[in-house]
Amino acid sequence: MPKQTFFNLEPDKRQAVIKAAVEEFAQLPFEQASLTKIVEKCGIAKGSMYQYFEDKRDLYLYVVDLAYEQKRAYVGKAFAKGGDIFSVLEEYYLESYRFAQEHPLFHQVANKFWDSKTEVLQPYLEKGRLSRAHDFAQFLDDAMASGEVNGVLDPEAVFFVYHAVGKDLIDHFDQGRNDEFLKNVLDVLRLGLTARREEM
Amino acid sequence: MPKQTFFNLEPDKRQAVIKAAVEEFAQLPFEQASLTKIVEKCGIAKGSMYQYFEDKRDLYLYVVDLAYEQKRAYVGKAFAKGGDIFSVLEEYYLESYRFAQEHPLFHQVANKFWDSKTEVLQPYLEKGRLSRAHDFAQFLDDAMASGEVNGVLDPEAVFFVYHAVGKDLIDHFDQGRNDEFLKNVLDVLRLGLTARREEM
DNA sequence: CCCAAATGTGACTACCCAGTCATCTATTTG
DNA sequence: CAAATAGATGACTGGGTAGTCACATTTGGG
Repeated sequence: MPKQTFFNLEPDKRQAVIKAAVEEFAQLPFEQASLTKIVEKCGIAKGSMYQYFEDKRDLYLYVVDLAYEQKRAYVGKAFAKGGDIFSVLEEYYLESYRFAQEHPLFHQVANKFWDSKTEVLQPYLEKGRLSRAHDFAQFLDDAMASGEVNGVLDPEAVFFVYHAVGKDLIDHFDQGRNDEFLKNVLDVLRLGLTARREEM
Repeated sequence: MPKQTFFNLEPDKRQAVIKAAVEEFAQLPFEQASLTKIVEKCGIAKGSMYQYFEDKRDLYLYVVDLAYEQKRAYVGKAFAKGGDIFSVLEEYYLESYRFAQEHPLFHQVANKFWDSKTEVLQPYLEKGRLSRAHDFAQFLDDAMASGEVNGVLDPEAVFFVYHAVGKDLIDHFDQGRNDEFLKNVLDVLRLGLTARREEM
């Protein structure tokens, strides 16, 4: 958490710090991002940064939080709409895709977070993973109970597959995948590879 | 490519260099791995390393190649056995899993390679990705032509899903996922989420 | 045995980094 | 107005890195 001093700053200055930090952390993962470059970019002294934040990690987690706040505000609608599990998931990934296009920097910050390899960030990664797994498990249980989802599948394996594909999809949003491709990927997950003899 | 000098080395010394490099690159991604630590670990002078290799990247790519050579030798059997696409894939991931357990260092080196973010490695990553995509495409085309795989699916999307899940599976081999879980994940991909009304 | 070529060496360069702290400046308060 | 508090500063510390190079040592051929 930033120190009070940071919130006492004139908004312009505060925004300049945030902007520089977001740009740096969008470009490089935590380990390679440079605090020195951030302070140079926003024109404050190195020491000042330590009046505002405890350390590099503190600044980083604040910026990641900001990025996720933006994303939640954007993507939350998908779950609100309701419908069957497949339309909710499709809506969710479509919203994520649009978010990545409209707010590429926040998207990159949020997404790079999950690639962090540093020891100091592992507890935060673990916390995030667990909370997501929990949300999805709830969602999936309901869909299995209602017969929407094939009951012979292992819920943990389903989560694993969705997590892996979702992460990779979102990773590649930068590189011009379009809505059509997204739908095709979701079709693969929905239908499975085995040819179906039944009507659809 | 290593310089000739490297191959002129007494095998013991050469192996010591390889061992130290494999250990370092198994632990840390290219960007964070330290050449200095490698030379300290194997007890040669910093300058000697530059008699053997062009630079850090040269050493790294050599080690990654070694790791993949080991893996190919281990996993190649899966494709040789033949059978339908699902049994080949299952065999492939089972072999990968066993490889990860028996040769954890090589496994980690090979796998971390795909996380590399540095500019200097991008061409090599791209080359690797394309060659894998090509192999899989061939394989998938055949399975679609023969009706094994649902023909309504987009082959590119199928590759995308398998690539994402395969990468994540292999990532988590370290953390005690067992054969049973692997089969459950492959079931999700094979059957899809939608409940099936047909006989199986 | 000698000399030239090949190989080994580690101190050194030039760079990067996060974080500190004594000192300066501005603002607030009594 | 003065004292006290809060904020700003950037040179500095101590650490890390990849890569270099003048010199030392080993080796093999004549």
